[in-house]
Amino acid sequence: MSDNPEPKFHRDKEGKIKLIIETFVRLINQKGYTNVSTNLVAKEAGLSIGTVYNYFKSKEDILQAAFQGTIEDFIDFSDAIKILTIYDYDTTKMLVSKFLASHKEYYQLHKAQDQAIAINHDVFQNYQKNLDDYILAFSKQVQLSDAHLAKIPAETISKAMMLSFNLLDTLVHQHLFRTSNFENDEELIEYTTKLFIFTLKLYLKE
Amino acid sequence: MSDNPEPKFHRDKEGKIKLIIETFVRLINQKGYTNVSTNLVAKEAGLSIGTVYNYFKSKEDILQAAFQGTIEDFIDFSDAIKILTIYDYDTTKMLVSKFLASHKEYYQLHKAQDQAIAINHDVFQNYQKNLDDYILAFSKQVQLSDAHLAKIPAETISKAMMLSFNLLDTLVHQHLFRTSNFENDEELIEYTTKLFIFTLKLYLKE
Amino acid sequence: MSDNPEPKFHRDKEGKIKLIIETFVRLINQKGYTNVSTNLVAKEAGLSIGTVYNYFKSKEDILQAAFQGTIEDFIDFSDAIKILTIYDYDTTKMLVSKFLASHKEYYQLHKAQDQAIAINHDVFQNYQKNLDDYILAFSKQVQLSDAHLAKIPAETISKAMMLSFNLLDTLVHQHLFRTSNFENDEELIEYTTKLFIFTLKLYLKE
Amino acid sequence: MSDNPEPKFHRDKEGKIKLIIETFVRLINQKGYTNVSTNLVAKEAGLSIGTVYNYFKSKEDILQAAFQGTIEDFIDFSDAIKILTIYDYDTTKMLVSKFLASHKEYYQLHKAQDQAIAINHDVFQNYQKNLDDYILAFSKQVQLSDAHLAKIPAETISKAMMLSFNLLDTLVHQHLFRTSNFENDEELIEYTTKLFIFTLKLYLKE
DNA sequence: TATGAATGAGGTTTCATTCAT
DNA sequence: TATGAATGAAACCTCATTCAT
Repeated sequence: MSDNPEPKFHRDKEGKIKLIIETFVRLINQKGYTNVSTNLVAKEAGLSIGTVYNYFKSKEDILQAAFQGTIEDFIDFSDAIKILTIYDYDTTKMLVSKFLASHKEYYQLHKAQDQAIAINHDVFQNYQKNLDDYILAFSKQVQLSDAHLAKIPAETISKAMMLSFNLLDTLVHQHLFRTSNFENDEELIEYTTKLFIFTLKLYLKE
Repeated sequence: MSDNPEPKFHRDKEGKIKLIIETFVRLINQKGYTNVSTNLVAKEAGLSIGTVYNYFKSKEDILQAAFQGTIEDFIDFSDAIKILTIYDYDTTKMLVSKFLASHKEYYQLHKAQDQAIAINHDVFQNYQKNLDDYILAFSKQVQLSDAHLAKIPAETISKAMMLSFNLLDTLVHQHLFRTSNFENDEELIEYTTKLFIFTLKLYLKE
Repeated sequence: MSDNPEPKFHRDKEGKIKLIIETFVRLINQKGYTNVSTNLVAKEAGLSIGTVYNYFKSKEDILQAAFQGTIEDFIDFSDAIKILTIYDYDTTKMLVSKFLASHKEYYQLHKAQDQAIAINHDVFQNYQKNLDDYILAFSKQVQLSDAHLAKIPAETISKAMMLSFNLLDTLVHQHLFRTSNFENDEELIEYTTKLFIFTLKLYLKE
Repeated sequence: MSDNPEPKFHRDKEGKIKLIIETFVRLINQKGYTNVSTNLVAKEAGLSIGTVYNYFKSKEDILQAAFQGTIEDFIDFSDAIKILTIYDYDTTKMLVSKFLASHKEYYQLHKAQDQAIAINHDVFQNYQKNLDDYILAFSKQVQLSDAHLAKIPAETISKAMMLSFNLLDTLVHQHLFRTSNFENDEELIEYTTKLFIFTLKLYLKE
């Protein structure tokens, strides 16, 4: 712990903030949200509790901050278009696979998020708003790149994407954090892919 | 326990247990699980803290107890058969509607459950096991009543029911406790009904 | 526990008192004094807590009662005389052995006693007074039976007996309940026997 | 820890730890271990309960800490050698006197120790281990200083010292905390001195 | 800017005892 | 006499937050 070969951020504000958030998320994953105290975060991060409170004005603040980096690019345009126009099974499956893999890689963060939302729904508002904005912006971008999609009302595309994304999200959460009804990941992926496409068709084809 | 022939004197044991659970659930709904103390439960229920601990050996125990009443008969045989054999849309929709209505009526309990699972997954184990057992038993019963279903392997039916039920559950939870992407309940119900049937077909038709 | 083949005392006061004390002592041995509650005693004894408080007005009262039967005859006259007059090694050794064996057999009671004394010294007063009386009476009896001893002042004999008995008691307690410095019981017994005789000689021979 | 060159600001950490232990021991002496709450300790020490738990992670921890200061140098080499080689009565008596005096001076601590051992034997383990180590180390030192003793096996000396020390300890405890059979301290001291020497001879002379 | 000692309200739980039945 | 539901003070301990240094 003390011979951690990572004295990268010392004296720099950015690095400390990052360190606090990372430590916070890591500890939540290890011990559960309610068992992580700010004092512990400080200790594990090798900082004083005073320093933590210099950068974050409350525990909830750290939680909020921990959600910011969450929304990443998980799909590129060409894939999105293939999925939205021809409902390409393989591309969709790949998307679902990547999403699951990402959730597994950042298991801690997503689990912490799950807990945080249950405990403090307000914390979720920000995240959801960011997500809405992201998807709206993305769908607009997609429409600019494809003639067929351009004819569909923007809100329809946005709605379809939102629903299918939420479905994906909720099924993966269910699988990872609650109960899985599937034998293996492959089965989950296939099932989710089918429902994902089903959802898109439902909203885009009429 | 309820037909125990000894109402001799003591002031209504059953009623008190129920009162504690109800108070607990009500408060959780108002303030969130971690913000509800056992002392507050006692106070709000008009009981002493000692009495609460006479009936429940820990806070977690109250939570456990609150889950027991959760799994109720939400479907009858003839409906189940209609859904499983001819995938009847209206019957399924009615089922989904009833499920949503039930969740809204017992909004507090289900929200508490959502929170509790995120915080303490162990509490969930019991519930999930009960649910598994319930569905397995139900699927066996259904097979006894229908010649066509009798030919399908029991575990296939059970799996299909489990998946569709979990889908229903997860979509309703998402809608009520996280974010809704739907304009109104009707839209949610229709969407969920379609996915529900889609899931059943996926597993039963092959 | 319920099929205990011992419905001996039911309806009789004496039996219930005995049952309560025995249960109390047994539980103390199992869980330590501070971890035994009156409610638990009642439960384990198959009685209601109300009944326990009908017979004992407080927890301390039970403790007091538990000490009454403690002082037993652990030596007979002829042995005592052999020890007090010719300091017979083998007889003394036998006495020490018996004392140790008795402490091991009633380990629970003596351990409970040890704890009780540490926690509530008052409880000990009674016991010690009884012991003093017992030894005084015994030494008088002994003097009536032996011409040589009759010439020694009663209080000298009594003192010698008291000291050697306390030495025996304290060494056995040390061995059983604290730390033993001996390889085995035999070594303890021999050491104690020698000190016991040494003490007697010290006070009787001058 | 005490020569740590950082008296920069904070209000005397060392002093507070000492204060907590002293207060704890004083209160135990007045009211008995089980009747002393950590809150009371804090109040009486003029500290907040949080401060107490900053320095000790549990009530038992305070108890443990209170034992550390117990094993002190109660004998010097030249005295030890006089006692171990020529069984010098006066030197031994002085040792016993000093031991008794020390127990009387720190009456509270030793009484607390007595109680603590009876209630929680684990707490005692540490103390006993430290004592064993101390005596072993001491006996080795003694052998280095005396040609005669050097010829005796180290474990024989160690055993003899251990036994006689425990005898001393147990007799003084019996006298102070349980029942005294002695008219005055002088009588106890003489009796104990004789048994102490008797024990040493028993193990060293053969 | 960094520190970390100090705070104390509040959390969960226990248990000796009472008293209505 | 027997019951056992009810009591509630008090126990141990946590932790977000502050502020003097």
